[in-house]
Amino acid sequence: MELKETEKRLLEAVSKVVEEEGFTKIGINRIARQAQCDKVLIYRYFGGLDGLLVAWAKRYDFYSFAYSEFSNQVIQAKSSNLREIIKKVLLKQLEYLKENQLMQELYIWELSGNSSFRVIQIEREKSGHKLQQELEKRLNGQCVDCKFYITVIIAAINYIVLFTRQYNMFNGIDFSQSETWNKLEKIISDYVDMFFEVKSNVNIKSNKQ
Amino acid sequence: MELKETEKRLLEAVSKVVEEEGFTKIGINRIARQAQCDKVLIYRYFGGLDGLLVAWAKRYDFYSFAYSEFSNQVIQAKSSNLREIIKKVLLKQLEYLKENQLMQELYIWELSGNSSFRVIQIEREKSGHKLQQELEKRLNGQCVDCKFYITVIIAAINYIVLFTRQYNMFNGIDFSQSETWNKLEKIISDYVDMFFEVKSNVNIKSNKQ
DNA sequence: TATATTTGTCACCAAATAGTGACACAGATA
DNA sequence: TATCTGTGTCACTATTTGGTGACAAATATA
Repeated sequence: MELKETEKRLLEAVSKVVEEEGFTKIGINRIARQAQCDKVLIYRYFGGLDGLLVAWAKRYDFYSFAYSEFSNQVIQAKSSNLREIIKKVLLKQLEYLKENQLMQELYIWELSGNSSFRVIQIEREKSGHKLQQELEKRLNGQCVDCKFYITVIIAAINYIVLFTRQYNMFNGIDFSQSETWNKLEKIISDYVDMFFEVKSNVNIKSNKQ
Repeated sequence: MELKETEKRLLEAVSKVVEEEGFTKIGINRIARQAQCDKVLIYRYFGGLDGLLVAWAKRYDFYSFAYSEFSNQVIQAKSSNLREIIKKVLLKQLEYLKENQLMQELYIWELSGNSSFRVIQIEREKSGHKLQQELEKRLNGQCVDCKFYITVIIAAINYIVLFTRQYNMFNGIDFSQSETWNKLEKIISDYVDMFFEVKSNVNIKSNKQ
């Protein structure tokens, strides 16, 4: 189904307001002003602010987009070197989030517990779960706790990006320097190597590689 | 200098509003209502909302409190088993943040980029840096990248706690179950073991232990 | 042609927001 | 006694917020 001109304008207005003022400032009036249309149309077309936000998140669909990109990498790649795939996926997540300001706002919004996003969260979780399952299939029980190890890294990536968006220093480290980010990538890569080696040594003695 | 009765009431009102409604709802009127005093007193005593918030954060001083507790553990402990100290510090951070709802709100507030908290952030960073330096002194160049490895774990802890405050599932893992948290503790502990072993093997061949 | 329905404009509401000026009353100081 | 200063109350502004009902024009349908 095609979107009306005004609906598109409203959805774009959401992006603009979020980009310019952050998610805290979001409101019916503010968005209507940005879209240069009457706020009553938000109620008519989307049933209110919550409906508009859900429609917005679904349309731009950051979550699925991000995860599907990762999934593709996982699925396409030959299962030969799973370790490298995981590294790629994690570093891609870092790069993607770091560059995508709108997605950062969305993540913080999500953390702040806005009720509108419960619905979105379920969708997001599905995408995430699909990726996890795909990974697990490949791992084939090799690395039982992989899921956890990876999740910890993803959480770290998210937090560091969100935090350093506002502040240069985190935990005594200066993230305003690009070398720090290179270092971080190396650390992530190292961590993957570590749990891969430790775990695979324990669980399957010797591997093909 | 002693605090006036009304000033105390105002500071406590901030805590209550944050606890009950989260940081997004904070405002002059809302706080004055909670403290049952006139909002004009906020302007008189603190120069406005920002001043009040800064005073609040300084008084309750979560950051320094948390970090000083950690520092004490690091300083008191004999340097014999540094690895265990780091584990303790990290697990303590997890436990502390998980239990302290007010601190969670503060962290999210911080992430959201409220301008009032730039000042606080500098104080916080000092405490964090002190701990890092203490650690580095003990490490004595043994583990060059320790700082980074630890920072990644801390970031992960923060994100997971903040996220699961709102949602049960993160990345396909169900954090509503207490076993999951036990597992997480184990994973963190494992990670510390990993980078300790890998790094110390590389950098100093054989260790006392 | 006549009748609905969609699409949008406008005026209004009650409530909440941040912020200010005036004033009343206390206790301390001259 | 008279004055000054800290403390608090009250009333008022202007703006913004979310939300609703009435109405005009355009479009589609009969």
